[in-house]
Amino acid sequence: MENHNSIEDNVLIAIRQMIRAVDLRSKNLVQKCGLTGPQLSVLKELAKHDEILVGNLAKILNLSNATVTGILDRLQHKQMLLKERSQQDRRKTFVRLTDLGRDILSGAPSLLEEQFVHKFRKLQVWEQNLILSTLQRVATMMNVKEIDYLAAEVIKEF
Amino acid sequence: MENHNSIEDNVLIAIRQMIRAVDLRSKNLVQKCGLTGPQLSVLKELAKHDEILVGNLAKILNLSNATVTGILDRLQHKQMLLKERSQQDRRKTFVRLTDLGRDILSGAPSLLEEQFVHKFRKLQVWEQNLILSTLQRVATMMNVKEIDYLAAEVIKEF
DNA sequence: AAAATATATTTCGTGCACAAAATATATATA
DNA sequence: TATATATATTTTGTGCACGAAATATATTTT
Repeated sequence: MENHNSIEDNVLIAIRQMIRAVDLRSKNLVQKCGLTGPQLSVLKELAKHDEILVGNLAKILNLSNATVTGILDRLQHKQMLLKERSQQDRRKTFVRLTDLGRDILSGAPSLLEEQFVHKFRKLQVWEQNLILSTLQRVATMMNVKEIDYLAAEVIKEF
Repeated sequence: MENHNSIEDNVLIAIRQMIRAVDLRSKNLVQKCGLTGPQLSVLKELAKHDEILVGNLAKILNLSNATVTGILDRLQHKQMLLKERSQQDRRKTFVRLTDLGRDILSGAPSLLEEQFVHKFRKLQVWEQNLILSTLQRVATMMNVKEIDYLAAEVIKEF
């Protein structure tokens, strides 16, 4: 009946709290702009490219193709993007933002809670960097393959 | 077309990597012991109590009642727990582990990757604590309500 | 006692997230 | 040319995760 949490248990608890915060933010975004967190991430990435392949998008965002396909379907349904089969290689599908997508994106709030961003920006730069490097270190220790992504790899697909 | 990520963007990327690692671990656990991460968390918590209310379980695990109900359904289907309506107050439902549930739990692997645990344990204690406190700090900054849970609150329900 | 309010849980609907299988196409090999 | 292999995407099936609504019960107020 004792509640003896090891330090690793507490690490996991803290990570779970972050996961929950990201999820709650995503649900909150739906109220604010009609887009979920993952949808907003996809739009943001699309805005960086004139057009991009589904698979490259998945690599950049560190998500499976299946997941990205689902998100793209919902965004396409909302008229925020277009999909177009490549003429050269009909296995490939290019995705591009519509003007509507670009408009909505420009008015959309930040993926992180404003409150977090505000608190974070008040920290000293060295402290911000210490936090970032600790998070990156933990992520790496958790055996997450680095986002094995180079701009060159994507660009050569065009 | 530039790839200018702010430090906050990178914070979010690191958090996403952790989220993904936790999810992949969960899927890996299914192969190893037939239980997902959330299911294992629930079993672990159940093992700490003779019996516990659904709602208290949700509070401790920082999940919604709806989510916990789903997990409990799947575990009950696997014969790992029992649910019983309280006689005093028939709105309340007590949950308790079966012997099977306790057995499976005792043979189950850690929620965190063995590799992570191994690397983490090799660190100096002060370093472990620094990592933990940074994670907790970020979680707090992300406006996650602390697990507003006191043992007394649960015990008084009995 | 009846109505209003509060509490506990479940159901419903939506959206990720994945692996594995299916589909479609392209390229290399026989 | 036919067959095998590789590549790109979508479909299918499972399991979280949530809020809102529904259900059931208990308690308080009128």
